[in-house]
Amino acid sequence: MTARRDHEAAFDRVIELALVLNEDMSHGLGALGLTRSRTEVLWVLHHRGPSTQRILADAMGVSARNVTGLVDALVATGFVTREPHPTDRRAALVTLTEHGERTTAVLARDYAELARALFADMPAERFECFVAGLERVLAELRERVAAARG
Amino acid sequence: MTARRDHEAAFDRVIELALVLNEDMSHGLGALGLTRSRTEVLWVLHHRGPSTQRILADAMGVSARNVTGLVDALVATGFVTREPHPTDRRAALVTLTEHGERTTAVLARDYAELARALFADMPAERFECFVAGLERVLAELRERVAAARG
DNA sequence: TATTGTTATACTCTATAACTATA
DNA sequence: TATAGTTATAGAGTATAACAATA
Repeated sequence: MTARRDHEAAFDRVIELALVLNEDMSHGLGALGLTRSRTEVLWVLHHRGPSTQRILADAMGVSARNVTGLVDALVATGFVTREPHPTDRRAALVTLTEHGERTTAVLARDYAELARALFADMPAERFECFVAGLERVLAELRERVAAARG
Repeated sequence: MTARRDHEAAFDRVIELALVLNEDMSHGLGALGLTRSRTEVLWVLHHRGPSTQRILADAMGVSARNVTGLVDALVATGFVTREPHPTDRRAALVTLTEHGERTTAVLARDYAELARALFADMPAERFECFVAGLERVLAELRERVAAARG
């Protein structure tokens, strides 16, 4: 059955896509003095503004302890500040520094640029078809993950 | 410009695909008593047969020290054996145990089954178009990674 | 001399559990 | 009583450097 082999070959490509994408992104981060996890913290702050560590932990799906360590590292390297929360004295408020803001701006710009590089030259018809297939595959995978968790 | 926003939205999906795929695969591995890195070792052995640690390190793009630790763990959990190399007394030969063979067989089957689940219901036309788009995106990303390394 | 793999050391990400301070 | 965050402890992956045994 050729279809079966085609399906596996296509899946190989999907896996490779995930790997290559990961490698490409990690590369740029190293140059900025960041790791993937620390960047995720910055990304949440970029989108949601100053946040408590609890919010960061929930947004990232990670333990509170883990966030403590990530924020420690980001404070030490000047990307964020950790300050007392103005109204809840148990909580800390994590805020991007100016350096952090500049960095997330660069990340956002690079992200948009990569999206453009990947798709700008693609004929509209193929682009739409690709996105449709992507949605389909994503939906299937999301369902599997949800089932595994539920 | 709507195209620009569409490109970013599509790229968002690609990123999500990588994340969800990662999560789905990691889930099953935990149940088998494996991690991603250890599974990668098994996968190389499955495809290339008994191998020295040097070969494993090169195939995985990882340090020799790292492979020592991964193989230690896989030996301790009964997936592989580490034996003296028959002709080169410096080297160790890593081989799948019967348990390791059964495990890689299961992984291969699950892999094929997931590929089927993702694509079997997709109309041939859309499938082809999706694969074409995928190849395009992959080619672009491979080039970027190669450029970053070179 | 070059290569294989190990020991030594260190950093990052991650988790759970116990604890403090506050709500 | 419940929540926010830290300290304590542990395990996994990763790297470089120094070293042993062998090629």
